[in-house]
Amino acid sequence: MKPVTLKQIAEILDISVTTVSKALKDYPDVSKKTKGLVRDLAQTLNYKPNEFAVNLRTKESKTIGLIIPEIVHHFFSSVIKGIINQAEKKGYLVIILQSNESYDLEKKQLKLLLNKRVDGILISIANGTADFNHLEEVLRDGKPLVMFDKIAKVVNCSKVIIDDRKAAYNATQHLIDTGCKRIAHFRGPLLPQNSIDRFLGYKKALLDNNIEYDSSLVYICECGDKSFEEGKLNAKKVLEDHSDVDGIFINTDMVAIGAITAFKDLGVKIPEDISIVGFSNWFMSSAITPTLTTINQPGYEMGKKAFKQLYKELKTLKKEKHIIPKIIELETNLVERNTTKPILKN
Amino acid sequence: MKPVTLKQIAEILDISVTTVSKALKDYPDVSKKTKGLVRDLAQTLNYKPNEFAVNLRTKESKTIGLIIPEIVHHFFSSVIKGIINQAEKKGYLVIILQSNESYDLEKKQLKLLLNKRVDGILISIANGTADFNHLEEVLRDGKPLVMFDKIAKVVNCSKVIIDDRKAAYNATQHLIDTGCKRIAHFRGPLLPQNSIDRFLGYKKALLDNNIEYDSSLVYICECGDKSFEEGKLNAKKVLEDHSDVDGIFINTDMVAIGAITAFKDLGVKIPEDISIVGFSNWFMSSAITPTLTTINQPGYEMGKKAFKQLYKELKTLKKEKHIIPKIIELETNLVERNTTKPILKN
DNA sequence: CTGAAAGCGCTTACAG
DNA sequence: CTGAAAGCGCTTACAG
Repeated sequence: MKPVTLKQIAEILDISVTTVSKALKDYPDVSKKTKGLVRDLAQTLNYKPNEFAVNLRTKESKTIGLIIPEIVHHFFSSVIKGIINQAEKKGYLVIILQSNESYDLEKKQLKLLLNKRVDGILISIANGTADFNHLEEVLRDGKPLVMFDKIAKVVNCSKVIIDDRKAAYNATQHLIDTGCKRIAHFRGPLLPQNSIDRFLGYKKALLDNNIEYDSSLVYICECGDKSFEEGKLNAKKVLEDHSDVDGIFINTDMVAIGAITAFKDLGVKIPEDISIVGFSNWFMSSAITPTLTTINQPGYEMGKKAFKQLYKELKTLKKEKHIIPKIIELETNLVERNTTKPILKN
Repeated sequence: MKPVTLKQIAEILDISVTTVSKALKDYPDVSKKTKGLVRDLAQTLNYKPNEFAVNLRTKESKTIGLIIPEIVHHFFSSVIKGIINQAEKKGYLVIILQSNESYDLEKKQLKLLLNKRVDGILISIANGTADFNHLEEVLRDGKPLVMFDKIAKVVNCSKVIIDDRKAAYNATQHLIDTGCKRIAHFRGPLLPQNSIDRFLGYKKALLDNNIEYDSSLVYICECGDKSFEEGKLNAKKVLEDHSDVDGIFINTDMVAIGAITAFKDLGVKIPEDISIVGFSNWFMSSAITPTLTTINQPGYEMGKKAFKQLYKELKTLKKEKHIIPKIIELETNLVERNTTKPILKN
């Protein structure tokens, strides 16, 4: 019941703890015979090195921390999967915390992880986060920090992102190319960089096509638990406010699916009356009727890349070298489905 | 850059390490003055106790391990959320691993966690797991183990479950009560206990209502990434094989939604031609048209209860008392929506 | 109220 | 090829 220690093995074999330790780690300066003896006994006794002692000596825990705004979310859970799969391959374990989009919680959790002495931190910041001192703190602690998806531009660490502005531009351009003239936008909250960038991409596409930007066509969604309901609600509002709208670029697929549901109930034909482009390529977007045209956002890939970058920095740090922050941008692409019309020939 | 230690604080204040340690932990036998001095300095130096050393002394890591078959899954991600929220409240951190429904991976990961010396383990076992020695090993190690949702009956540990058989019975009974006479079942894989239990509940409901059980009406789904597609496929098969089927009880909502999609494409009217009851009450089931009648399976609650039980056992163990395994059964309920007809009056 | 000392279980530089 | 010793940074029983 009580765990076996090196000392016990040493006593049984009547050799030193040093030799046992070396034998188990296959040091070249231990005889084959001794190694065999030690290994066999370790096996029979089911010896497991005490990680706490190892950590204390080596000053690393082979554990990283991950803070994410919301776990029950298809995009984020894909990212998590990418991270832990990759981490496991490299011998790292991942502690996961959920900030619930709250700045206070995020701050507290970051402290928790730092106290726990994880080797590095992966984070996607909360919508509520506008002050970044807690993130700088990680860097001051000398720990690698990699942000992904929801990042803070001003923090000088590595980041794995997509070009939200470009993706949104393409989404909007697609609506224009398929004949839409009066295009609304359901955007995300005001603070997070990606909902700002998606909004700016939308706006730029309009301007580049000589379509006047009308702020009354922009609707805000919190994009929390209620995304689906918000989509329904905003869909109804658009119809009331602007009977001439013929296309909508929507911040996330979940909201888009809410909107589609409402439009179907109200007898609005998609894409004939109103075309819709979503964002994220959640698998339900190919399941709903009509299937949703959307921007494919590679979650699993993003998680994988984020861990890989953190791992690189972990190794750089071990060599006592300086970390040079890197911005990694993943490609997105438009997936054409049935909520938009075919592209007009000209 | 290098972390501050108790020793450094002691040297600066010219007192002993012992006193510093005690002052920080608010021992009653340290003078107020000393306490103040120590705390202030600790604060300015941004002292953080070295958890590795603390772990080594206290023999606990305040960390638990969680193994789950699949993270990108609404039910499981809800469970995770319940677990980590509850754990955080009690000062525990959670390391999450994904078994990918593979026995080999699950076994390897369990070993990993045991080596890491987590204080306890929470697990939902893989579909591929038929041998339970790796689970017994946890118990032999003297570590608390709590299983949830997908459990192994023979392992003598605490379990948090729902009564799958009863829930499936109720689902099937509802189909019968709403007038269905020829009821098919899309079941899960052969091995896991819950898909067996759901099947048995289905069968029993038929028998209790004097409806003959016909094995050709039972279709198997892997219920992995392809659930949605499997639902579509099986829906088509049912129509080909049995034109007289008027109701289907389906193992999971995702598969059910696939089936609904296929039926709509094929012009089958739901619930007029075929009624459907799903399982899990995934939020999409209230978003799809028609909204899906289903069994509500409380994921978040299950996670919360599972951690609470583990926490209790952790405390029991600290008191050197023996753990008495407990089976905790959560209530499920049928959520009536539009894929079933109103209940017949008689 | 304060502190010297032992010890948690390992690793590794050093001596022989 | 083997081992004594120091040390990682803390906690706690014990002495004064």
